[in-house]
Amino acid sequence: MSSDESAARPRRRRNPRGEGARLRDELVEAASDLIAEHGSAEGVSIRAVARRAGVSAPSVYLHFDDRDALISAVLVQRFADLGDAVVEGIEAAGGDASPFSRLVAGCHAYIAYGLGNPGHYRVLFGTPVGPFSPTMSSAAAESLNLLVEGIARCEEAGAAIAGTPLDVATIVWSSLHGQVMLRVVSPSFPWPPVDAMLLPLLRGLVRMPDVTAGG
Amino acid sequence: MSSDESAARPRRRRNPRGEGARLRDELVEAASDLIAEHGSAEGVSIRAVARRAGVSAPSVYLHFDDRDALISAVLVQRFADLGDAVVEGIEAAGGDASPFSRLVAGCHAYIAYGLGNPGHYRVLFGTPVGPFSPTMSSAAAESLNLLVEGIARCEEAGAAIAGTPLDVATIVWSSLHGQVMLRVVSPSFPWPPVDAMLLPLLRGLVRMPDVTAGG
DNA sequence: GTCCGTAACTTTACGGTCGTTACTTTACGG
DNA sequence: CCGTAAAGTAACGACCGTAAAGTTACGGAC
Repeated sequence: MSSDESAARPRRRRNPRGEGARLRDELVEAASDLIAEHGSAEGVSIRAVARRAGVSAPSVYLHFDDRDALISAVLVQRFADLGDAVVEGIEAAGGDASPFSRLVAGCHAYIAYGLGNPGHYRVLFGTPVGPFSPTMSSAAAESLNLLVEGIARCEEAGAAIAGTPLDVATIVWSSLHGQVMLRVVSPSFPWPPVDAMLLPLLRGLVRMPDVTAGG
Repeated sequence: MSSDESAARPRRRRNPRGEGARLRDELVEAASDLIAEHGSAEGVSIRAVARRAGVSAPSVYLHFDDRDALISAVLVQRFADLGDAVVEGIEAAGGDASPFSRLVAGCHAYIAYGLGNPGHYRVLFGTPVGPFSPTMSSAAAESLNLLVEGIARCEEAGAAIAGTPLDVATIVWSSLHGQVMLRVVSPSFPWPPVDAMLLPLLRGLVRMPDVTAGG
């Protein structure tokens, strides 16, 4: 009753020949779901993933060398998701929006991803096997570059920033991260609306020229 | 050889009568060390704590109801440490320092605690059993209040802030937290010095009147 | 000094989970 | 009909939390 690996799911159908690799995707999805539910990679066991996928535990080894390889495969996907979400958020602001508006939109999308996928977000940036391990660095660096570019555009448009665009982007990124993590971990805190925190932050760090007064 | 709980330590001396509660402190210290080394509360087992303390695993139950009670006891202590560190940082700035300088000093001390005790810091604010659980809320709220007061003092001294002191304190706290967590998790990132991130942040959010020009 | 109650621990054990390896079975497709 | 891809079964050693019962030795009473 308890150590029976086939207890949880209806015992999935075997893949046709040549399609065996489909199990790989199903395992990644199952692992991803478990990480999201658990909010952490520790405690997401190979056996639990296999149960979720309706498969025996050793079958995981047909597609992944070990547990770490499975977890890493999930993180690579979710990192790409985060990058895509930020890009979509910026594009949704419209190409004719001001650089500052596009910056706000990108930051907003970042926070929204984190709050909408708290379990994944925590694992993405909360473990030492994090974004700047060799396997993850490209996706993370890409997201940060979006931020650097967004700030540089504001500077080109006349904004005063305190440091290089990379320095300011690092400050902003840290702040976004802190806000997401704390909101996720401590939802009972009386948080102000996201905008009430995001706009003062960005206005303080990226000071656009005031168009309503001569400057 | 493997399931022998007494392998790791020299088998501590029994406490004298009436001093049995001393084991409690030793267990908390051992658990605290393990959490710091592991950087997480999961994976810090009762058995490992008992080994570290030179004691059998069931002895833990003489002083703690279960594993959670032991972990909580550690977190309560470390939360108090963090609060003390911030207070000391502020006081070290001197009573005649400007409100802004004292604010900077407090934030600096907060970051320094996190960077100096990465394993503990991650557990303090990185788990859902976090600062705003009933047992922890007082210590965490106290630290946040220090920040609110520091910002209010700056406002009284003429600073312009974007929102209520509590709102701004929440922004600052989130940013400090994000910076600590990211620095701890991704030490290989080319981080600017702490001051290069902290000062632009605080100057952007708490705009002191410029004493070098007429206002 | 010796005795003994009891505080301070230990030993043992149960039932469970885990990662992983070695080997075996099933069933698709040529 | 049979080779082989796609799985499954069984098992190893390790670790876990915790309950139950046993043991050791301190310190006060006589």
